[in-house]
Amino acid sequence: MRPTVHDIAAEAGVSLATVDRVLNNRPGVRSVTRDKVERAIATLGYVRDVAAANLAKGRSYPLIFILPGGENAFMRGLEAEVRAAMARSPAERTEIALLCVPAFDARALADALAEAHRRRPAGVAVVAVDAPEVTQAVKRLRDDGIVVVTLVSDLPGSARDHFAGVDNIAAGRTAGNLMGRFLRGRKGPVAVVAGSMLVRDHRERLEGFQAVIRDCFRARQILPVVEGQDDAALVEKLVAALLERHPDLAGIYSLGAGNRGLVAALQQAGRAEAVCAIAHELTPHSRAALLSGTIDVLLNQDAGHEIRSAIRVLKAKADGLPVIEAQERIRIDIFLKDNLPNGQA
Amino acid sequence: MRPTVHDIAAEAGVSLATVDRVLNNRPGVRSVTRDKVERAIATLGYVRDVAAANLAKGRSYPLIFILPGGENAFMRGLEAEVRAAMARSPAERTEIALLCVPAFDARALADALAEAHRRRPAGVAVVAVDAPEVTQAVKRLRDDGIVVVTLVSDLPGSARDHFAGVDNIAAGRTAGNLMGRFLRGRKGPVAVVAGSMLVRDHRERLEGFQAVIRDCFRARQILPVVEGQDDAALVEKLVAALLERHPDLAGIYSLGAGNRGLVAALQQAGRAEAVCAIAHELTPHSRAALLSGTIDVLLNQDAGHEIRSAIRVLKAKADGLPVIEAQERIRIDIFLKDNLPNGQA
DNA sequence: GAAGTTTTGATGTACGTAAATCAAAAATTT
DNA sequence: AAATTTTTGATTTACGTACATCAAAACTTC
Repeated sequence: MRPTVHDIAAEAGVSLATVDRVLNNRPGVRSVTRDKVERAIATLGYVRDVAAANLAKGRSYPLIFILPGGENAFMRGLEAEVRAAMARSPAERTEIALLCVPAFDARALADALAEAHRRRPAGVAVVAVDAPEVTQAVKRLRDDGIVVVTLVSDLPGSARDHFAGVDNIAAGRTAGNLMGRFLRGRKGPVAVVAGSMLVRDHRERLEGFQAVIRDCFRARQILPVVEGQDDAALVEKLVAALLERHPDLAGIYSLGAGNRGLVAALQQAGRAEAVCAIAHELTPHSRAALLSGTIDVLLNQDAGHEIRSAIRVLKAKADGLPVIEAQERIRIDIFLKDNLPNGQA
Repeated sequence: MRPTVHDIAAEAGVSLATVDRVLNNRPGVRSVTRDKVERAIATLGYVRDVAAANLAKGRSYPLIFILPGGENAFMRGLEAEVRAAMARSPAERTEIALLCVPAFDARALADALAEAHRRRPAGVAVVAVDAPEVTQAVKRLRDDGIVVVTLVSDLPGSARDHFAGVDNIAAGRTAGNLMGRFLRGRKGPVAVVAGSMLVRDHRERLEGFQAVIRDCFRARQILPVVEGQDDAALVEKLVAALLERHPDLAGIYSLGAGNRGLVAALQQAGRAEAVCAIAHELTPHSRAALLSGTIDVLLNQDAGHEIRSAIRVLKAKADGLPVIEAQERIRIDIFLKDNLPNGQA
């Protein structure tokens, strides 16, 4: 049987109350006594029963999620996962609130963070926009002991406790590597369509993609990046223009959202087969495009995993517990039409 | 506040004892009364506090993991993850035992399952060998209410409760798709090296690979599969022979273990660059080979995720609880040298 | 060594559920 | 309607921890 506080009290030759004082570092214990107890804990290998402790404490975890609004299918998928987590709340002792803010708007995001601060939750998860006012708002949360996890797009150099998202430089590199190999022997430049250079994840994907093409596929020209604001209509216009201007375009890397526009433009121009398209995020539309061959590869981050991971980390950090790093690493899914999962999205 | 059994008793106008009888379907409740209670549960949205219930029950989960022995690096990785789970046991209320059996030996595996049966655990996780005596042994476990999860290699048509592993047909198809695209414009046949056709996962990978090459890359010849028994020395001999016999060999798909042999043979023959190699499982050796360019793509299943998933499912099924399917889907990692995770393996 | 302060012990209640016991009430059978 | 069986209620203990209270003991300090 695993040892309990009673066993420790016996082993250390002190009372239960003293063990309790040590465990919850309450005042009024001489350091000699504290040592005795800590030695007993070590020799017996005592681990606090978190479930029992939470039960006794009646602990719950008020959490706030802040996501960009708009029609971005991936973000709406994230939102759906947050709502699924809300439904599980009673079983997980969480109380989750959801805030939506305009996309790519640092000011609005900072305001939302301030609002979150006012509500004094145990933790906040936020899809970050990389801007000083956001960094500062995060710092203020941390200063009040509120755990902050960035989601999807990170805010390095800020005080955030954890990033729940993929390595976007690696994602960009992966896209570059696959694009380079798939186009072996074919001529023509490749284009990059981003959402906005204001968010870190897009900047990092671009950086990784460019680095690999530059270093490993030197002959391949990369056209200047175009920004589609994650908006399908705008993306369609931009891609159509690209296709017209570059009849020899060999590939397109779409590293943001709005892929409906990408697909529409490619099909409109009758270049769906000819142009190698690599895009991000599995949505109903992108899935269909992958299956039809318009999109060749989809890089994806599993929204469900990200949300569940964020919640696990928020709860653990709120309790000052360690997290299993390997378990919380969000992986880059690479989907070809052959390894698409059946379910959702 | 979330409702408790007391609230249900009040709402239903019955006593606590009756609520308890309904909740834990103990006998001695008229169906009218049972209905009243169930309606109260529904209207209040009561969810059992699993933590409190487990605490009260003093529940623990004795589990047995059965893995193949030998030097297979992936299996040793699995074992390491099982040991890591053992270390977490006190916090997770599990009591995990580990049994190792000779690889590809159905008789030995059936015996191990019988031994596991004798120990009467709550659940068993097993890397299956596809044979009738194994299927029967699994059935006997199930008949005694012991949960069975297959790990890595499945046993469909058996009574197992769940499979914790990747879709191996999809994995094979993915390898085929990538191989076909990477070799575009290059001539020459491709070879397949398996471990043994006795295990389902290898058969399925082969099937998927062949199907894609046959359907999408018709011109590409596939050489007859060779079986390396997941043994590096044997694999090296076989691959060396293949390379000698086929100077124009364009690619090799290694769908089993023993990749040290594959890499050695390729490098020995000076064909590391020329031949496109796709292999399975991230190990220190295969990682090095990927980084050096000898291996072009690694398909991987995360051993840590598989073990943790198996444990979650075993516990849930042992309690008759539902599992979050999407969370338990083990994904096929596709690693290029650009998206290798830093950590372990 | 008396007064004061700090440290420790003893004890009880609470969290939400499980499980058991015994008595009381209701339904069923005779 | 009495006897029997089934169903229900009331109450208690337990799980492992948190937290509070009050008294007793051990240290300081003068």
